[in-house]
Amino acid sequence: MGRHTPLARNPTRTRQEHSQETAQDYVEMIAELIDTTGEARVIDLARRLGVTHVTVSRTLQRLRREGLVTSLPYRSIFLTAAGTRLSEESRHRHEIVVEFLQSVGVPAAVAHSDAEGIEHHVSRETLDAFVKHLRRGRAGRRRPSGRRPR
Amino acid sequence: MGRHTPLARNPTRTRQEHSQETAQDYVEMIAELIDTTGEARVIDLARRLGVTHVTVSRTLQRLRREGLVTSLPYRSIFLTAAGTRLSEESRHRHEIVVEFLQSVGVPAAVAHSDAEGIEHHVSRETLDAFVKHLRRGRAGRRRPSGRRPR
DNA sequence: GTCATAATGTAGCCTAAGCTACAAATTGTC
DNA sequence: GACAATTTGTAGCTTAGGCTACATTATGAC
Repeated sequence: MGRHTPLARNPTRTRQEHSQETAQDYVEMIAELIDTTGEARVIDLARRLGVTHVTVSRTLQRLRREGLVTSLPYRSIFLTAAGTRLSEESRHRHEIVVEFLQSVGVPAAVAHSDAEGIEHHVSRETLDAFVKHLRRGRAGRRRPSGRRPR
Repeated sequence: MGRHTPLARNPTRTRQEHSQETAQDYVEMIAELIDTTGEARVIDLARRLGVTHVTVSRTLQRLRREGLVTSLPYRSIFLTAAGTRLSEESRHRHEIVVEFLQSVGVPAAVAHSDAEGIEHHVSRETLDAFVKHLRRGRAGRRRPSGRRPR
């Protein structure tokens, strides 16, 4: 469809997906920084992401344009309502993936690191399957067939 | 380290990773096309990837440069030894991820589709965990504790 | 063999996300 | 308050991967 529109004003599927992943990583990290240190600054994001402040600065321009963050020059960064929502969804998904990976025997450190990449490619259905699997595992291991240990 | 070298001739980590994913997708699909239809052509790749032939054409330039494929103008595409190796590794990894997802209850169609993205972010350790999980599952379900049904 | 159609290539444009180098603002120390 | 250090911004370059429009080569039908 879009392939034949004369305007071609929107980036194509793959590109969109990729920049959406970046957006999620950023808002997640901004939320975490605000939570743990009180504020999110360009330099902190740059250090955590392993890129220069220039890259962060330019990506923030895009996120501002897309209404996910707000910030004034030389001041710290805030999430909009939309940004907060996205960060919470991302965090939730991230935690499930990490927990799930550990539940199938992936070492904690690796689980955290792999989840970074995997979380962006887990569909609704797969996430549900992960949750169910976690419930099953916990139920079976910790409270066998409803008996409460006392 | 690399961040301070004067040359900066190599794309940075994230960029490298991403273009490596693309390379894997391409060689995997080229191998599959050769297997099933006898040859891999630009137009087939374009259709399967949902992009224009121009994008494929340019990506193939890169893969040629990187020594993964060979092709002459207006002729079909071949994998080099390195390309074949990469395609086999990718295929192997892909199959494990698909099987694993299904084993935890993800519907087949979703498993295939999600595996496309997930496979690129599964580390060696996580892949091992998946394999072990599959073995456990199969062993437990099909031949419980060593007894052979007869 | 000619000629239309299909496939491939090339030119040139765009965005995202890297970078270095340099400029400007803020912050912290004395 | 002045000044050095840190942080942020801007200019301008690169590559990857999208695109359209147009040119060229192969292929298939007659």
